[in-house]
Amino acid sequence: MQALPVLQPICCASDAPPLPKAAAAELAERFRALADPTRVAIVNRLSGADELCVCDLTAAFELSQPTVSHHLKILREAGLVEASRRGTWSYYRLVPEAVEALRGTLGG
Amino acid sequence: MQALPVLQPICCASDAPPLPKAAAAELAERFRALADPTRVAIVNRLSGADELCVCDLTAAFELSQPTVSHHLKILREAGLVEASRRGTWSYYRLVPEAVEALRGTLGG
DNA sequence: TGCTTGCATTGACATGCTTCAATCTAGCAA
DNA sequence: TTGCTAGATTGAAGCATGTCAATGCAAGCA
Repeated sequence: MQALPVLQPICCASDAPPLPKAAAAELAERFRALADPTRVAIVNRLSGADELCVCDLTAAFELSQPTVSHHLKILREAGLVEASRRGTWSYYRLVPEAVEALRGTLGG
Repeated sequence: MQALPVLQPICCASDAPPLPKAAAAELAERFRALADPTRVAIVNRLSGADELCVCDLTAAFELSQPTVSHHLKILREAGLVEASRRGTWSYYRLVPEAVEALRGTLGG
């Protein structure tokens, strides 16, 4: 999430400078992380709690555990979420700076 | 773009309320409109100009005209962009409120 | 009337995505 | 050790998406 000056209105604000190809691809990749209802809901849930284990999320979404794990991986790779194992459990939490950075790309 | 109180941090801000299923789906649909490098680049180009015709965009992206037309349709259906025909040309422009609304869903 | 230009639509193909069952790996407790 | 539980990974099926060639359509010009 660090390669772009994302806190600048680099994409979609009025009079933003033309985006190089790689930057557009990187931005699209981050938006794609939120391009699924389950992942939006996961991020939303995490924003309302300090952290949640996978079991909580699996219970919340009527989806199989592998499916939830898959979505969490995508969010992790996008940098929007981070995990830490404690014992048998994996706890996921939001990365507020990443959300804020993505927000910044939309202007303001 | 009007069905959600999108200027509120309904999705991804700290302590946002739990999202109903339909709201998550609607949000995901809007993010999906930006989940492609070409569409990010189109929105970016439009943010730097009052309006552009399809021919300008087709020339800018090394893609076939039908492909550009396809992406513009997706952006139009997401409400991020609007078109008007004048003569033989279709001119596209950004809908800044829509971008700002999407931005609002990411908190702030 | 025809011809050309700008754009939208259709159809087809290849790729990618979402999902789950099955399997695998760690950690914990007998 | 054995067994159990929480998650991650793999493989496969079905659906969605990005792309282009071909076609359609409307506006302008001859």
